[in-house]
Amino acid sequence: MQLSKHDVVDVATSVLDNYGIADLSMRRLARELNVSPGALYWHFENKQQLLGAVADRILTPVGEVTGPWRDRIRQTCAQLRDALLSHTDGAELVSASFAAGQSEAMTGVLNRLGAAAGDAGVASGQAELAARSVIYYVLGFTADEQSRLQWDAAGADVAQTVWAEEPDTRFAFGLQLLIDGIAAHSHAEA
Amino acid sequence: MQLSKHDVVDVATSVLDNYGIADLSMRRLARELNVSPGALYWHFENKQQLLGAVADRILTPVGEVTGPWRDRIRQTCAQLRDALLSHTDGAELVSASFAAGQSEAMTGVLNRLGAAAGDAGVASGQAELAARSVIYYVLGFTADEQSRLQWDAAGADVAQTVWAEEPDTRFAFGLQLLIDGIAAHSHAEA
DNA sequence: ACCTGAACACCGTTCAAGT
DNA sequence: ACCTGAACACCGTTCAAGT
Repeated sequence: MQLSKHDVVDVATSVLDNYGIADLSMRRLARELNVSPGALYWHFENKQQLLGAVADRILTPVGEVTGPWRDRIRQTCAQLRDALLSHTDGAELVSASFAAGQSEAMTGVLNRLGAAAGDAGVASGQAELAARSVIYYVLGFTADEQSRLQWDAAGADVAQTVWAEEPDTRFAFGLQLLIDGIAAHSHAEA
Repeated sequence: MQLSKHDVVDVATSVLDNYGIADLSMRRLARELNVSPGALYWHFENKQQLLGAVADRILTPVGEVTGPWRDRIRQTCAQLRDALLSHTDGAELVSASFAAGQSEAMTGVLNRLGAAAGDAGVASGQAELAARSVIYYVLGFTADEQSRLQWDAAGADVAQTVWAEEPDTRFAFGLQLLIDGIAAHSHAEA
């Protein structure tokens, strides 16, 4: 049967979930698909592009939201974090794809957060900056959280009660700093 | 002559500066040091640990600062960003080392930012969270900035006037969001 | 159009054996 | 104590040649 982009991303995602990003190699993926490594390069220009497609797959649950700007930021970020935590090394993979400019889905998130900042009253030239700041936070926090989670899950159940109490609350706290900062920079408060 | 940790980190830093993080391999480094790859494993447990030592080298210019908490945060972050921009792929390397918990210097930065947040009036349990948020921002922003800078420097001088106007101002804006957020969370304002 | 086979130029890490 | 040599088990990418 012929290889389709969709199949490749499917299998890549399952390799990611079962073995992690370190084992998501072009060769390993090709083996899993029963094709030669070169076959992948007919469908994708390079590994970065393929990982970008996996990132967009991971981010499909992140959708449009409505309501006051604060709620839109909070919901979008919560959806983003949930999506990342739903796949092994999800935060690391999406971070890398975002940095490489290979994720269309992240561009969508960026635009929606920028629109929310705009509605908050932030000048249009600075709204994208505010949106980027929020994304840096979500990616940084979640990558950190996920590496601890995965480390703990791997048998090392050391003193996690001290650190891991209420990650949702911790996440919300840092996000609130940015939301308050955005509110402070409004020209006109809603 | 015998290999010392110091020599290894020296040469590793120069490989980083001249060829970038992708070319900073254990084998390449060993070749540059006229030693066999295995020799490096006498001095460092693994590549992560060696990169952590390079990260700490990069961060030596980031020192203690004094003054009101807002200035301390601003100065620490400015020093951090400057240090990262002084080495090819500096932000990416330090980001990875911080995430892996391999940089003592970043732990120092974290503690100093946490102390500043504490002085701002943030509850002690949340001060470290605030400090982490600031670090996620600086690392995210600077990695982004540096990848654009390096891409532009590599001949592609496309429309950078649109995006690259005043990166210092852009950096300060995002940081100000967090500082304002921290101020909003103070129990007692100074 | 889509894929194979084989090659090119690499990796990180380990470890017996040498000095 | 410190390092070599050689091996193990891999990488991403290219490209002539096949169907």
